[in-house]
Amino acid sequence: MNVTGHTRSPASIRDVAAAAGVSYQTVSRVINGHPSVKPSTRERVLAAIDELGFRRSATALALASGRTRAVTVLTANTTHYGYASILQGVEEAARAASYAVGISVLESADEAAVAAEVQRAADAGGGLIVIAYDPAGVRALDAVPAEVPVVGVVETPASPPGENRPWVWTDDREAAYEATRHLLSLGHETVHYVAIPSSTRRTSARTGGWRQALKEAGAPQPRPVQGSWGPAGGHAAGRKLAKDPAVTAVLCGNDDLALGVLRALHEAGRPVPGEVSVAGFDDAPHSAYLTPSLTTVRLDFTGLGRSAFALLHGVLEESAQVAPHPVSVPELVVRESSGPPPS
Amino acid sequence: MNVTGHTRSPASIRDVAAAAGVSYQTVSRVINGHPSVKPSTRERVLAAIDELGFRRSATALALASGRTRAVTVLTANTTHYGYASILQGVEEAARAASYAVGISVLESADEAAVAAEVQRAADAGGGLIVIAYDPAGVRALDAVPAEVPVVGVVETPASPPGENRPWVWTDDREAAYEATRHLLSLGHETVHYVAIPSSTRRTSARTGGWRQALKEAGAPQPRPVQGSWGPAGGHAAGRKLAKDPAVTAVLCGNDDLALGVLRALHEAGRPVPGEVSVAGFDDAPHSAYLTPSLTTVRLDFTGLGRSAFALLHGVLEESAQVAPHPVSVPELVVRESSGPPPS
DNA sequence: GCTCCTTGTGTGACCGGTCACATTCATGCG
DNA sequence: CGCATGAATGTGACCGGTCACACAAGGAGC
Repeated sequence: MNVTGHTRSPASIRDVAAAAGVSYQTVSRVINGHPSVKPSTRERVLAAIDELGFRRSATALALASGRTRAVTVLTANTTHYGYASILQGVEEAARAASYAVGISVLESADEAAVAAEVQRAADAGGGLIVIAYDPAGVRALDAVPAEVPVVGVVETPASPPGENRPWVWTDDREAAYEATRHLLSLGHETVHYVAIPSSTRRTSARTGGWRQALKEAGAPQPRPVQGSWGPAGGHAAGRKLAKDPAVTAVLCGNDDLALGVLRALHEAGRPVPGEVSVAGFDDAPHSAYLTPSLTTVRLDFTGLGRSAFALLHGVLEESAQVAPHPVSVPELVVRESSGPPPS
Repeated sequence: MNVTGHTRSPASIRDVAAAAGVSYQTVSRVINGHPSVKPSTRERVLAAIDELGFRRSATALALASGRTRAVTVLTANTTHYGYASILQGVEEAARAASYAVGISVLESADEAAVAAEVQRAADAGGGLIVIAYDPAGVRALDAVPAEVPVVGVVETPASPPGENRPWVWTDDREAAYEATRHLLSLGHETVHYVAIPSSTRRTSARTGGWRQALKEAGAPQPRPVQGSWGPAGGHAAGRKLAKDPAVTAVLCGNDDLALGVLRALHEAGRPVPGEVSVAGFDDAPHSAYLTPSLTTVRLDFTGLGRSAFALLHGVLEESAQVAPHPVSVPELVVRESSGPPPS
């Protein structure tokens, strides 16, 4: 209750010890739930803790024991839906485990800048979660010193981080495959693809899944159109595609890109889905409310973030509740933007 | 270079001191740029630092000196555009100042839950930035203990936090006023309003600005429709408004809400802007690419985040670069979704 | 009765830095 | 020449916890 008033500098365990008439070590035992403390003593200590408003200093704990109970998320972006959702998932899980969450943004993909940022993040102590969906993130994952515990959120298990480190992923390849199959099954001769910037030199998982579906169907394989992350990139790509009357189906690397494509098609006077079908990726919250509403593939980013934390938590504490990977299955959501090709 | 190999536990200043043949205090002086160190000594120490790969422990620094060089952002949400952008601004500014950024989400607006979360955030040391645009945030701001440095990001300067604490804000009132005036100037008899959940018992700043514009114009003042934060809430509100043929102009508390309203109007067969004009709030990245593209008011959330950090930074270090409040002016962006009423 | 183990508690060192003060040596100046 | 002054460096305590170990009291086993 701290009726006594002025709590200048917050009480330390020695203050509590003095108030309870025990040694500081006994106080430490009480706050750590050590078994061999006489109940009456424990009671007294707890009373003192309550009265003095004692709160154990996270800093001192970290210094003395090495346990930091903190994770830092390294990411190139915090506003895009997928990234923000992963972050949210990490935060949820971390909060449940009483971990602090730090965030560190990779502003530039420049090698040196990334390395510096990784260093800063590592200095914060605790573990790292690196979102490696883009070049900056991939570089960051590579730059993490070997002794720092880290979990990567990667695009695909086919491109594992350099060393033997844990990572989580959504099955983007499968998701892209599904979406492409859907469009083909509607009768489209082929499906064009507007890509997000690739995280690797090689083709991305999404591109791979798309290509595989085309191949299996024996459909022509057009060159992917390079987009960016946002609607502006989609718009630019869409303008090119809109000019080609042969284009009847477009798969986009994410929903923002799809939005830009939708807009470009509208401006070009090509109705969706009457003339052209469009599908997105991620199922962002607004996609269901667009006109036409967007066919897309839903990915469980929040769950991905939770898994990433769980994994890291297991590495940091040997109380390794390494929950079996509940890799969620991507789910195709069919809406108005996809339909049969014009006859 | 650390050619010697195995850096087991990271080097401490005493290790560096031993390697350089000086005392640990001298090492401390070097890393802190203290003037009275002989250049030749400094040189030697720096060489040792480099060789051992020494990095000063943030934890030890925090414990010994009290300076934490960290801020924690308390927010009810991380995915909505406005919130995410504020966070991004904070992070940018913090990174530039070599501060670590923590994030802590208020999952529930429940009094006790909020208090617990605030405590956890305060324990992390450093300062707090509370985004108080919603009930949970407002409660959090109230719950911050007096001795903890905090800056609030509030809806309006007219409702200051309880005590005498610094805060930043966007001029939401002015922004809503502008947007409403715009719609009225097009010839609409009045403007309906779909509100975001209010942060206070009293009417929000946005609601206030809207109302004032109506009043000055002598227009009828319809009851605001209560929305939520996302498109789903806008959709529900839009369905009600669509039924009323008298409704020709709708202002929405944010762009997501506007998206839902747009969709509802479309479903009801009421063309925008032919029959109904719609305006949003925030200028989210996708708003420019909607069909019809959305008239909205752009607010500089990123700048707001930067200001919040700058202010907090000033409080934390007396090197108070309390940059003069560069409160950005909200900017009306007129696009396709607003036009004259049907004649 | 003595050792031995268990339970409950206290002591000192330590984590990796900072801070206040002491010390040494070379100067400047009366 | 003696002493105050300042530059350059070292020493010990401290921040608020934890850890390893010592120690006293009480009961079981011989």
